[in-house]
Amino acid sequence: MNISDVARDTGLPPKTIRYYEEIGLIRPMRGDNGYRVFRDSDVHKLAFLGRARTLGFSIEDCRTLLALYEDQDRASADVKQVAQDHLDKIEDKIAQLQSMQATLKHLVRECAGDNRPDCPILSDLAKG
Amino acid sequence: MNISDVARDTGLPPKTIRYYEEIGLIRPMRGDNGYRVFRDSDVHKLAFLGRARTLGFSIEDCRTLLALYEDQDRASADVKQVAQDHLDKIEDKIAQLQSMQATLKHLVRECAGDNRPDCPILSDLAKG
DNA sequence: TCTTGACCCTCCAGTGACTGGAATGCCTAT
DNA sequence: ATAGGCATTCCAGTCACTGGAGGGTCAAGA
Repeated sequence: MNISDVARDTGLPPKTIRYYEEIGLIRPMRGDNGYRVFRDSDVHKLAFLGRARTLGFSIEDCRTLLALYEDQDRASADVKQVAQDHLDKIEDKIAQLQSMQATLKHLVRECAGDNRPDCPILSDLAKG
Repeated sequence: MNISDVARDTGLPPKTIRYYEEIGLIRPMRGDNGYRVFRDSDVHKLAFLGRARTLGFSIEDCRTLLALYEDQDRASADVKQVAQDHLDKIEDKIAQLQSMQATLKHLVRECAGDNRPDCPILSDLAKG
C-alpha cells in the first residue's frame, strides 16, 4: 500500500503519517523507488494512533499505549493508569473552560451590543 | 517601574512582558541604561491583557480588545462580537472534551486495572 | 574602592503536533 | 514524448510563551 491509500483507510493525512514515521511511531518499509510500503500491521497501528489521538491522548501517551498494546505481558493496570491520568487532565481542562464560559456568558449577556461605547466586557477586563 | 515590579503587580512573568512588547501589545519607554521603564498606562494595559488571557482570548483577540478599549468611539457591538465568537469556540471545545471524557470514563470503568493483560481500553483503540 | 549578588538586557532554541509549500523524482496512460 | 497525479525531502510557520547563554547595570556592604 502507498501512503495515499493508507491515508484514505485511516483518515490520517499523508503529512501526518510521514510525521509519525519521523518520530518513530511507525517504521514502514521502502520500495525500490523510495516510496513507503505499508503493511497491514502499519495500517493497523496508524488506525490505533488515530483513535488514540481522537480521544485526546498526547503523542507520548500514544507511544506508551502502542508499546503496551504490543506487549503481550502488559498489566491492564498500566494502561488504566495512562487513561486515568489523561481523563484527569481532560476534566481539569473542562473545569477551566467552564469557568471561562461562565464569566464570558455573563459578560456577553450584560453587554448591550449596540452603537454605544459603554461595555461591561471592557470594564471588566480593565478593572478585574 | 522596572520589569520585575510590573511582573509582581500584574502576575505576568517578565519573559511574557518582554514578549508582549516584542509583538507590539505594549510600548514601554527606555531609561538611559536600556532598562524598560513602565508607566501606569503600561501596567494597566498588561493587567488588561492578563485578564483577557485568563478568559482564554487569543493574543490577536487581545490586540483587538485593547484597540477597542482605547477607542472612545467604539461600538459595544464590536466588543460583544469578539466575546461571543470566543465563547462559541470555548463551547465547542467543551463539547469535544466532554465527548472524550464520556468515552474515557466508560473505558476506564470497564478496565480491571490488575496484573492481567486483557484490557478493554486497548481493545477499543485497536478496533474502533 | 572593590566585590557581590540581584537585577536587567538581547538573542537563540525549543515546545506539540502538525501543516503548507517548494523543488524534485516516479509511474501510468495516452 | 508528455501530461498528470502520485511520491519524496527539506524548510518554514503555527501559538504563546519558556529556558538558557552570555553579557551589562545597580546598590549595598567590607
